[in-house]
Amino acid sequence: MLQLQKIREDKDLVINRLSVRGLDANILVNSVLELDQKRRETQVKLDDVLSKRNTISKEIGAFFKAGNVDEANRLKEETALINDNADKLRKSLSDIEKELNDILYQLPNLPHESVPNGKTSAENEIVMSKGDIPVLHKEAKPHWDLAKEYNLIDFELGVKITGAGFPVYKGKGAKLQRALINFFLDEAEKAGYKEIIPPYMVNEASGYGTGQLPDKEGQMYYVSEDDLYLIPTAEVPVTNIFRGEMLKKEDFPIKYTAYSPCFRREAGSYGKDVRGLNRLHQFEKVEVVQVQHPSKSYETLNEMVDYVKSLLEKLELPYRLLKLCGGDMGFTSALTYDFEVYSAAQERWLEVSSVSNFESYQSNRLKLRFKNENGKKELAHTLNGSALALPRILASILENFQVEDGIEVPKVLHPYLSFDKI
RNA sequence: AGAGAGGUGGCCGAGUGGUUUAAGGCGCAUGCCUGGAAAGCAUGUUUUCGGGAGACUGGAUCGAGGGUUCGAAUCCCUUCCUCUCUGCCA
Repeated sequence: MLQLQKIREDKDLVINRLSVRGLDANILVNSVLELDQKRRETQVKLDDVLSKRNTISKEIGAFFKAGNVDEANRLKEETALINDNADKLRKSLSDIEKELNDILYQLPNLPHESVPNGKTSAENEIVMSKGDIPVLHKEAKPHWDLAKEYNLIDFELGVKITGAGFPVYKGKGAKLQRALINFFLDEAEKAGYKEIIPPYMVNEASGYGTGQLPDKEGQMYYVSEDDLYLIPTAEVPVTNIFRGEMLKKEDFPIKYTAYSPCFRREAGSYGKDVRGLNRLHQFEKVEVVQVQHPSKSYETLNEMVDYVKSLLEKLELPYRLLKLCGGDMGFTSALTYDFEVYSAAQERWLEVSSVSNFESYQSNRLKLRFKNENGKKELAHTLNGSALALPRILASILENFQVEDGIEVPKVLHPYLSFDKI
């Protein structure tokens, strides 16, 4: 969440930056400042009352010790009024704090100054594109038909076992998936990321830490019996490794990678968007996460973007890089780049990666700090990116690499497979 | 899952209702001493929200949340976690 300190210092800047998201934050920001003022005033009053009570309590103790019971009892009566007053102030302080917190939770991150204005994905800025769009033969098919023809993925079987959006990968389909996971993890390790296998369920505090909560109905599956959430991305458990940590400035940059299945409810999706592998309730992903010094986080964001580019180029997939506009950016992000690959039979771009700098938005919730050059505690910056999400990569490989008598496999995966053509 | 034991500052560890303002030790920081260091001595050292230009100063904080009391690390309730034993299981 946003730092209250920053809102106090320059509320116009905050309102101004949030308008890039198409959000008029005037009322919210002003109530934050009002509540903050009220909170401090109330706390001063409460502290004062409690201070008096502490003094009197000590006096009572001293009187009892001295055997002066009458005087002690007289003072006891005095505290009744004080405690009454303290209760009221405590109640109103906690009400104010709750209200203040609720509003702070409603405020999204401030977009970086380079984020373009805009409401929808149509206004995202295409930064670059690379790779030739393949020319397919006349009988070319979308991946869901190929998956059936070559017996790679069984969507109906997944419906039988679980429900829509939970496909079953079979034979060479499963092996190709596994090869991609290994390829991505090996590349990440070469790029300096430490591999992690995180828990696939997280508690409520972790959900709040990275910003998935409060908003639970939207995307996460919830196991009520144990009060746990299935992770929608490895970002959640991996970033929460650092919840409450105090780092040293020499620790930066911290680079972690993790493969995990991801579970998303995706309420409200329909139509061609959910066809085949395009949008699933369970999918595989390799994620990269970095924790960085605030002065270097944008350098790191660029490094991560370059890293994802290199993966797509090694896989020989045509891609384009988008800088998201304010309206399309996630709640917690300050700047997000999306990668899309071209899936030649569907003739559409599919998002396969999202790389974001959250600046201190997550670390403020996580209480992820470090001792800076002056020995002061300061919030670290967190970043993450998909590297990469599997299903749409698989979809575009199947579609783009199909030839008349089968499906070829990107060369870079050959060492990971016992076959080089399906 | 059942029974028992436990959770106190950066770490160890004392503390069963009021000089605890959390003893003592280790570690760390600063100073004295020294040619320099060690030892020794002295001072400081949980975290966090406030007030104050500052020197200073108020509140909260002993796993977490409630309660009893004028007053709670200490008593009561709830809950989480760790350890030991038993059971179950890949």
